[in-house]
Amino acid sequence: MRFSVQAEEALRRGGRRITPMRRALLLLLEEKKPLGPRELHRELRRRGVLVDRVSVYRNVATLLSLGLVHRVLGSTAVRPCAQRSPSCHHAIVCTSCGAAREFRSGAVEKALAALRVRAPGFVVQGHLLELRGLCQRCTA
Amino acid sequence: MRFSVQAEEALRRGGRRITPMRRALLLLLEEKKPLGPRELHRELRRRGVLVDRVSVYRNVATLLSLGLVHRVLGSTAVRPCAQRSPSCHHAIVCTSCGAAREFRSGAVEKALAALRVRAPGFVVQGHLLELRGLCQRCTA
DNA sequence: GCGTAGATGCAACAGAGTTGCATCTAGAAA
DNA sequence: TTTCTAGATGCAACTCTGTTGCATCTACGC
Ligand SMILES: [Mn+2]
Ligand SMILES: [Mn+2]
Ligand SMILES: [Zn+2]
Ligand SMILES: [Zn+2]
Repeated sequence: MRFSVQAEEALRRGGRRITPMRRALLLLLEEKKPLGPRELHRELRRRGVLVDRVSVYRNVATLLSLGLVHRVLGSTAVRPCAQRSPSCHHAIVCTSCGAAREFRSGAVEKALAALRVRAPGFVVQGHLLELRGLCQRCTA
Repeated sequence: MRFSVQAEEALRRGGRRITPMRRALLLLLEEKKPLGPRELHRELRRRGVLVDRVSVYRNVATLLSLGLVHRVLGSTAVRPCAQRSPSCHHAIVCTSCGAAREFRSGAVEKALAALRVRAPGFVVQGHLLELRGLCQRCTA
């Protein structure tokens, strides 16, 4: 199902409202490239949605708190969460154009689960993992 | 070998100088807890090293560019690089006290290498991986 | 249509990091 | 030891990002 539709449902379920700005924001996020609050703000204005910076920040925070988007590691950009299931999933981000894509890998999950057991003096709770690479467009 | 000694050698090799502030900075970094530029600045001042914020920023940048420290994911804090070899190594960070430790895992390296092959439309170049957990002190 | 919880706009603020430039000094060479 | 200079530091001003408080507005359930 389309991200923006799912997201609107989740917002409703969470007692939040569907406003024109939120609709526009969700559509923007649906595109392949993760954007940070400032970029989202600029893009929205460019598209005629004359919204305040502060509101963009607040809406990004809302989407993050509902788990509808994830932050790209090492930046403030956010990307839609594709896998609605609560299971483990990771992303690969294009180092050239910034495009991101979520994926799952049993092998990686297994390796990380194994680490969880024989950790070097630590009790493992979780992890951050993100791949870097070149998307199809940027490879060609 | 001690981190600060290795680091001084690397600085010399890179044509950089060993200043009182750099010595103090390297000693600070040697402690288990990663700190960001502002925290490093505060700590240095507390210890009587009356240095300017800007210089701390510049020195952190220098150490990063020489690969002597790594940033903790999702923060500006840096931690010493323990494995001087160019091989793959990762860190685990205590969610309670912030202590960090580098480690290696053949299993994880293998799983990531495998991913590299059958990536979903991407040409994989690298990855970011960091574990989160509780260190020995914080577990007890 | 109402009423209200939730959303937005506006203005002021806070914090992190950067830049330019003058001055200083670590370390090498004489 | 003295001299020289590339590299390091201090200082001040600035930019950029994100936050807070409060008044106003509106989505949406009734
Ligand atoms: Mn996800
Ligand atoms: Mn390292
Ligand atoms: Zn790309
Ligand atoms: Zn700890």
